[in-house]
Amino acid sequence: MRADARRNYERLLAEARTAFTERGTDASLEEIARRAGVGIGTLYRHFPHRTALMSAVFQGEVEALLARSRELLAAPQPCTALLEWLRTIVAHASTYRGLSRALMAAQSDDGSALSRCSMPMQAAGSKLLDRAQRAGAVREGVDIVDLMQLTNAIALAVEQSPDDPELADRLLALTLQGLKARPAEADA
Amino acid sequence: MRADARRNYERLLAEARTAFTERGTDASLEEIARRAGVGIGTLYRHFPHRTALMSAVFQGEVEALLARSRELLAAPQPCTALLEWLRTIVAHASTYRGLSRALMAAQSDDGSALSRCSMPMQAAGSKLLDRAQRAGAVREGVDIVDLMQLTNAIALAVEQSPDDPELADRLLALTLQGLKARPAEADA
DNA sequence: ACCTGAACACCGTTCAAGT
DNA sequence: ACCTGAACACCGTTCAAGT
Repeated sequence: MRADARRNYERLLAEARTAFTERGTDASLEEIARRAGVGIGTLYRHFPHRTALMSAVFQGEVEALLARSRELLAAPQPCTALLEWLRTIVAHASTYRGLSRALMAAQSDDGSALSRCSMPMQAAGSKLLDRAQRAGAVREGVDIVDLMQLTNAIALAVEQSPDDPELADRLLALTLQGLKARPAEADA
Repeated sequence: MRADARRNYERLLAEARTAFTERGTDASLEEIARRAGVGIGTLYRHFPHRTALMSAVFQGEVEALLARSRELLAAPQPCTALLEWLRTIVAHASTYRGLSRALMAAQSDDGSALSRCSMPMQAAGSKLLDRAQRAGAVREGVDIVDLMQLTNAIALAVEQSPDDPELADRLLALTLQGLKARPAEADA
């Protein structure tokens, strides 16, 4: 890549990151280009779809998230560790309004740039889920894909209720603790 | 209201209903006005915000949903009835792409037209939840507001994955059955 | 090879002019 | 009292012209 092209790429990425943080992933592409000091055509050249821009931003953060998952895999309490991982995902998604929605949509669209980003995230979650199940803290028959979708859905609910900072914790607790008092028992 | 004004109101409402069904609640307001055979200004006169239009459409369906909740309140199995109610909500929301998102947002905005619509829905859910709790099928300490938010969040996830028709059932089951094998027990 | 920005299409919203 | 639709602002996307 030519030196000026690379510089433009980096500038666009940096401006996209701040714009997505401040205004959500629906932020105006024209404004991102303008703030990066390039023409709108240059933005489209480097990032043909909005999703391309989103996944480039997201990818820059996946490594840090994965590092956190490795820490949690060594934590003493498997179930608490899993909960903490889901909390991390929700907290991260809250930084980029609109990201969780895109991630949910990407899950049913293999091969998309965003779904490639979320694959290692899913693998990390899978390890934490497995460990909690082996420890007997979480019942069998729970699919990591479903759990991620539900987590993203919770992130979306949290996005929608900015004035209730504890909603995330309550909904995750609801998910994890479950509604049934005695899961094995038949309906009352 | 003048006769022609009322007719315009009804036409706009009918077109909004079909547009929201076909294209989601982000449907173009200009198109709705055009298909209703009125000027765009007339739409804004009758429905000052998009939310006004949405809640008018929604309100027209609340009665039928409430009737269903009364049926379920008489069903033999309290927990199954509650699950069925949540399923009904998700299924309805899936008919209007974008509605569940608006409902989640409305929950933290008392007094909005949409939140007035969802209050009786919440009351209906509360009765079903209470009954399941009194029967011992659902643990105490579950808030109906949280449960509704989670249900709307699930509806949103389902919206995002149109090619996985069973996702709703799986996520609702996940919510209801819960993750913990033995809820009362400490972490493993 | 890459960049620019005018051009086109589309939408939301307001408001002066009409009946 | 109500309706109309032009007008304005804004955004996404493409592409011919430039370097």
